[in-house]
Amino acid sequence: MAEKFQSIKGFYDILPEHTALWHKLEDTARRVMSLYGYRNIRLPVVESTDLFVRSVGEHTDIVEKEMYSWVDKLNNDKLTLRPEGTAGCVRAVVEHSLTYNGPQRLWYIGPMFRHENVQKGRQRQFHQIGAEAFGYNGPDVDAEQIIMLARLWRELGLTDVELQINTIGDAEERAEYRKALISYFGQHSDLLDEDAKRRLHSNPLRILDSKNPRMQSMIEAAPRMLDILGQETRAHFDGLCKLLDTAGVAYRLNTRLVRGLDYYNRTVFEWVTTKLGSQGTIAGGGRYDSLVGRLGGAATHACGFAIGLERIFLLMQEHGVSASDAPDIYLINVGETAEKVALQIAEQLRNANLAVSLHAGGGSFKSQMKKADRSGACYALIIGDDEAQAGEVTLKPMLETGEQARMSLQSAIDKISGKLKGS
RNA sequence: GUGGCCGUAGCUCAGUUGGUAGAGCCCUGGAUUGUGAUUCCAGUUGUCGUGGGUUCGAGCCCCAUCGGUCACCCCA
Repeated sequence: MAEKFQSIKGFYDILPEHTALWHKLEDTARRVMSLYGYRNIRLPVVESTDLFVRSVGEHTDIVEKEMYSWVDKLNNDKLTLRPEGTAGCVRAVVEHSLTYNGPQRLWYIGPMFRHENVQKGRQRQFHQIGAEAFGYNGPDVDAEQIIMLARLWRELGLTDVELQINTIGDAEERAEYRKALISYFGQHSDLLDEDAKRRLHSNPLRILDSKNPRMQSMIEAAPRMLDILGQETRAHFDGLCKLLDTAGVAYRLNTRLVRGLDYYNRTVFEWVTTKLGSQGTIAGGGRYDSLVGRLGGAATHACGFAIGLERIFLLMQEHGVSASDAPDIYLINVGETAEKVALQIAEQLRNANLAVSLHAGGGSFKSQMKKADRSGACYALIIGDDEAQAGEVTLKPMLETGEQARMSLQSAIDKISGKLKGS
């Protein structure tokens, strides 16, 4: 026997039994995006390594140890499989001057790649849907994106999710906050763990969201960004809160929410759940007003988020959301004449937009009925030699009455008889 | 990178101080010669993750290794 291969760790197959639910997730998201006027943009999976170093940040875990990066053998280009979507989206906006004629609302979907250790809700190739709005500086767009997500959860049937929001101020405020934190954590250096010590000067804000129980009470008492905020950023945040109140979207203020990518400023938010083990964040985002400028574009306000689709998928399963890709009709045919007639009828039914599984491979009537049952089809359409000669078909409902709603008997008969002469 | 748990049939798993590899589900056929999903009967399914070692004998004990999973970390 030849050696078998298996998928690379963290790169997994999505099998047919799960794709119907994936389609439901993707189709719903697509629709919600368009309900809010967001337009789809399709972006490459490979970008220049420097793009991520400059946007995500040199001292983030993503850049320091999680990127799939390599040097192209042919021309020595430094390339990277995208670990997230915002950088490429901003690159495209700048490259094509998409905001030249005014603001833009964009969304994208696709695989992202991070070389992390796998666990529940975390793979090395995973999928995100992201949305980005460019050229809006008020909190109305921040609110819009959060409200859009609330609608998405509603339409997907997810109830067990919580919104956390915070503001991390603008660059100068954050610099001041940083100093305050370094000074505070420096005074409590005896309590800091190794990670915290390492971050004390590279990224002290990250110490705030440490889960280390030994540091909790000390972190609780740390200086708060809210107390340092200037008038403008405070007004921006208050504005967001009021809009969320108006929209009836509940939120929890989490002053320790900071996010791990360097480009954020002002608003940051996460939607979290407790149903997925330790990887509870199902979507996260915020404002990044300086990134477009930092990537060579004209200064442009921006705000966006990303949704982790694997986690949404798991959560949908957790909530008992289901989806079916079963055919409308399983077409049973026994005998040579019936086989020919069935082929033609199947095509006519497909013309009427009915999904038809035409039985192939022969077999007894009984075994074909079993296959019809297992296919999950609403109806079996039966053509034996008797029917073939009489120019008739037999239609048999296959599901319990409750499920029959998927396609009522009468509408099925209408559709079929409308298409089938002499049946 | 670190740690816990787990690798036996396509799937879920049992397997007694070490003594010839099992069950359920699934699949195929039959009971029912033109009506599935219930029930009954019969049948197929294996490098016991891999490589060494101990032993008369290893699914079981020892060593190594690979894989899975959950968690730390980090994020979606």
